Amino acid sequence: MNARSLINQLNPQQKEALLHTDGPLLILAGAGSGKTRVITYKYAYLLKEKNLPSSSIFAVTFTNKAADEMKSRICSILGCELNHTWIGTFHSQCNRILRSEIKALGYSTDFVIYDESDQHSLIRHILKELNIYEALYKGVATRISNLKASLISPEEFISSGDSYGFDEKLAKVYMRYQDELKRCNALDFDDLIMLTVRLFQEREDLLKKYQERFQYILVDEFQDTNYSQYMLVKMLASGHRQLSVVGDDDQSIYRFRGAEVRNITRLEKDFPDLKIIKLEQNYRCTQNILDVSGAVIAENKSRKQKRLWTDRGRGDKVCFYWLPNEEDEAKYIARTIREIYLKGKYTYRDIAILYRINMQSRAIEEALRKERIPYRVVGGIGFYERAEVKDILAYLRIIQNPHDNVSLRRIINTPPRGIGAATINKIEHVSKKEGISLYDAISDICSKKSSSPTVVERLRDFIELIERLSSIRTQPVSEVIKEIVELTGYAESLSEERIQNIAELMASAEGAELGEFLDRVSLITRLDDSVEGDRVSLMTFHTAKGLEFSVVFITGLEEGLLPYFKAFESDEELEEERRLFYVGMTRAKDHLYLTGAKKRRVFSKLQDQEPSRFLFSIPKNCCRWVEKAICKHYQEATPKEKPRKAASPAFKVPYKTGCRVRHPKWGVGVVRDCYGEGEDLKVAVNFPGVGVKRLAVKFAHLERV
DNA sequence: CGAATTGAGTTTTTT
DNA sequence: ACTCAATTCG
Repeated sequence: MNARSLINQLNPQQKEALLHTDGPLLILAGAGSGKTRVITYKYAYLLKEKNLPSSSIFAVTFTNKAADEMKSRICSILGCELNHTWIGTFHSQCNRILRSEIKALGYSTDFVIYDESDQHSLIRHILKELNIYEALYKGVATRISNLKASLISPEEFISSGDSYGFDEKLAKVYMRYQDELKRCNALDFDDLIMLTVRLFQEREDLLKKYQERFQYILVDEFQDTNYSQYMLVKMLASGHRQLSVVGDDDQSIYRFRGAEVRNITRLEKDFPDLKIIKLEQNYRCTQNILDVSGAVIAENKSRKQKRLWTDRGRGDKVCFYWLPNEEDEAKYIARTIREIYLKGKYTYRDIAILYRINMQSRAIEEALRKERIPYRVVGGIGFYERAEVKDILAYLRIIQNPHDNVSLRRIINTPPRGIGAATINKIEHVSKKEGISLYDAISDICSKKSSSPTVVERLRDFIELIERLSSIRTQPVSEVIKEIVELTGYAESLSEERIQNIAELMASAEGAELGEFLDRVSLITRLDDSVEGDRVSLMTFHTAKGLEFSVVFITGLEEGLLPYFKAFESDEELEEERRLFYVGMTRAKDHLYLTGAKKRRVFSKLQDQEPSRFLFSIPKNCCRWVEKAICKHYQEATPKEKPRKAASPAFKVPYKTGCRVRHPKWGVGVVRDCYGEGEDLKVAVNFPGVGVKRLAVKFAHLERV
């Protein structure tokens, strides 16, 4: 595709955003305004028209998935392969820089990346050691994470003066934590950014090098950057001053992990010649959906004014359904999806169900299963969070870097090899006394035989195991995993399912080399990018960001759930909850359903719920409020009663799901569904090679086979 | 040292 | 209600 035709596909504002390539640019892109299109086209334009090599464009996306999509979109626009790109998340880009430069900060280049649970176990360990109530580890972890996101080092935190009370303790923990990470040659997620910034602060020559290398900087989802990420962008962009950031303050939903919408104002201050372009034409939603979501978000005080509009037409009214309890809510959704599906305009993959917290998916999943509606839960329990997978990864990391104490603690006695608490204490003690890693402490105990013969022998066995595995580290990872499982007998006490997970891990490692594999795994969140299959998508609002669906269900519109009760105290957090709702609603292209339940199980108690306050900002004429005492025909349809068969033999279901029929045109197919009565009796039939057809029995001339 | 039982805490959102 | 961890018993 040439540049002309690229430009012609854009509206005037988008065009302007694409063509503005000299100097800093902020694109305020409302929901559904085609920002992804602008950013990918711009990338292509920079390559084609401005003749920038792809290695000189630094493009940041919010997720790895978004990065992959961006790459493949650009490829298909340009009709060519892209190599040597710098397209990725902040974390992966920083990782890449640090892998070649981190020596300057005194770390070694084969550092491991600690994920949240590694971080947690390390902090717990430190708390235990410092005699601080261990259950606080989560709060401590967030505090430390926020400090790092604000580029505050332990030293600075201590000297900041207000570190009395608990903060004094926190400072100690932070200090120890950072120290311990370095000892383990490990970086946590926040370090990846913080240390890159520090690298550039301390080494002007390196900053220069990268400033020169990156002639253009593109940042997507700018509203969700934290301070350290902002600093990184600012530093890199200060050279050529060619920078485009895309964002929407109304869609900022990651405040809890340090994102600051303020970065938008910071940008205006730091780049006085900043050009601002608003994208206000929405290509996604119907007018009704836009009106409803617009009315809700308008309640937020701190936001930039904008007028989203669409030429898509009014569309259907948005409805809010208030149901007696969560089961009914789920059942109602499942039933409605079935109806939508049978009408034939949409298929399952066009439909999404969104919720505030993952836990809500349970009831919904159950209802969908009962209705035999295929679904997939996006996000949820991460593959890489499963114990068996983490264990194997811990082995791999020890092979790569034996000083990784966190991983070592994890596997030293997994599977059980007779190294118990007493022995581990001893190892910890030696490690501390000698100032060496746990692994070296074990070696020390072995060589000095400073423990009972049985213990020494067990420890020696362990060292030998790791060394043996280490000797094959250059082989493909899948081979190494196989060897781990065999040498340790790991799979012996495992369920079939867990063994399956390990097999899956091996499969995902296919062809990779150890270091590269560990890198990839630590920065990835979910493996289930299997969009294949015609299935309804279930996910949280957060996960839904950036996606769109023809039909969207927003569930749990109740006080305490949306807004979440933790946000009640602060106006800022309430505004974030409102944005969350806004993001959810604006995922919908054609149909938006809002639901809530009057009674809901919270923990193990049944709670009375109030409808969400957000509903009251919606103008009456935009949204129908429906209170359902659970529709009668829903009850009839529960499998228990089967009223159809018993009550009216005349209307017995003539075409059962699964039976085969012949159609004059499409041949033999399998009945997937049967609905309606009498004259209106309809069937959905799957004809091989043709697909699912919905037919009125009256006209279709079906023949049983 | 390991298995089993009890007990506590847990449920925001994610790179 | 359910999971994970600490404690206790064998």
